[in-house]
Amino acid sequence: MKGLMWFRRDLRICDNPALVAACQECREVVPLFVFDEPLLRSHVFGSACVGFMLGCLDELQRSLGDLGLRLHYRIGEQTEAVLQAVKDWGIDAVYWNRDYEPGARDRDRRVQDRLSQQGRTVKTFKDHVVFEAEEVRGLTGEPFQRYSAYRDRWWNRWRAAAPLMLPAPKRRADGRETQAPQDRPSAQDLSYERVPLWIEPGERAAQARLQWFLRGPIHDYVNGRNLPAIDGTSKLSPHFRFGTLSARTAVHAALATLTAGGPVFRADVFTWLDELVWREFFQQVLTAFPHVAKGPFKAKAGLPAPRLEGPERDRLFAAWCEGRTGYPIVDAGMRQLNQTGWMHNRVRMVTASFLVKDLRLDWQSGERYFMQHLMDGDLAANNGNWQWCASTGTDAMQGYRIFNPRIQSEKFDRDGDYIRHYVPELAKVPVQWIHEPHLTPPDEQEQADCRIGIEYPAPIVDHKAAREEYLALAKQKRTP
DNA sequence: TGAAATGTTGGGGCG
DNA sequence: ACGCCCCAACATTTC
Repeated sequence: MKGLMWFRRDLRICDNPALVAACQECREVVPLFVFDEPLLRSHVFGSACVGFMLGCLDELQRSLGDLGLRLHYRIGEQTEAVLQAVKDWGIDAVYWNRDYEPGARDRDRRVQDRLSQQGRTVKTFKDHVVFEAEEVRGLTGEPFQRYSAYRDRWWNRWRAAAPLMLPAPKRRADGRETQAPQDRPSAQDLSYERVPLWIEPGERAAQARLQWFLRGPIHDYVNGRNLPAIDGTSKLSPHFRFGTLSARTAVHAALATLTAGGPVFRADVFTWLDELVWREFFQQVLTAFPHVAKGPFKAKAGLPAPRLEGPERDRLFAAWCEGRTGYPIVDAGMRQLNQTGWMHNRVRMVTASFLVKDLRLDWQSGERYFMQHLMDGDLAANNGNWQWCASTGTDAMQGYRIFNPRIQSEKFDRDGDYIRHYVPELAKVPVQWIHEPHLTPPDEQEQADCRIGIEYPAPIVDHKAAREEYLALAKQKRTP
């Protein structure tokens, strides 16, 4: 039997269910990756994301080569490209790991239907999550809408039957390794820029980063994860996005640290695991409520409408995108995103809250901008977190969560190290003024080479006034 | 994984 | 010794 292994967001050899099955069941296995031309042309993702993906593919090609398999590339609309490849190569069975985004599910259903009509076998596998949506349900069988209930049930499932990890497939005797690997398209071929990658791509780098994280930072995660100036988080998000690391592997490895001896702090380890469960929660929300991809989880009465469209709106949005709002922690975050394709999670919340609550722009513009600039841009997680910040999501505390950028800054970047790194014009501003540089006395502004309104902007909105306006409008809408 | 306003308590200074 | 005020620290409520 001749099998096709269709790689999508599972760019790894280890613990890959579809790949293992294909290798076990087929005499010959052809691995395929399709560059989704319509999707790439739409520029939903940015150069950092595409560059990361290309790096992952290069390593996948090498490691498949070591197994005696040759990775093939096609460019085009995915459905047609896969069907054409199946026809060209005389494939009997097609293997892939499931994707839960609404668009991907429609596409996969089409591919599956067409292949079935042709009498070919299709086998799909759970891989991107530890538990799929249907596996974590309440007693009524309904999907959870509250994280806390979901988390409790998730851990019950884990204790009852933790999914096992699979070994990497054995080296094959197909003899394909003698063939030269197929050239892949470059970033330029796909009309993306080649940009420096601030997180190393590939399965090997993912494993190394995981091991590094589990030996060190995870044991001070409760505090360390909130400090954007230090390397205190796993930074594994792009790897989970592209499947260079499986969530199963990560959970097993983190739990193993609890029994491995050495300095171990349960609360820290479980706080990190909680983040993985959040990720699964948002996957579940997207699966069970696919409309969230297009709009609010709940059509909320009681939340102020975004500001009207127009030049004023465009000016505020551009200032947010480019990191010149006059709020240092917001600007540092946006510049980190623009420069590196990644933003610290604490700062993601601060910048998102600022867009929605202070500037009162629509959260979906922010969601789109993050997707275009994050190398870990993942529909489910990004959408879920934006809805959380915009108070349109599953969270109970509707509307009242408004971050104060100064307090967040003082609490989590006390010395201003993070701010100074990404907003260099503030480098010489004394720590006393670093969180509110517009209050710096004029002579100290001169000394620090940072004149407000010249080298660094004054705040584009007044937080206190914006907060009060937001709450007043919310109250007005709630009690008409 | 919010922040501000409001309420409560207890210690210290002071007359 | 006592009442009074102030304020910090903490808890609760409200937006």
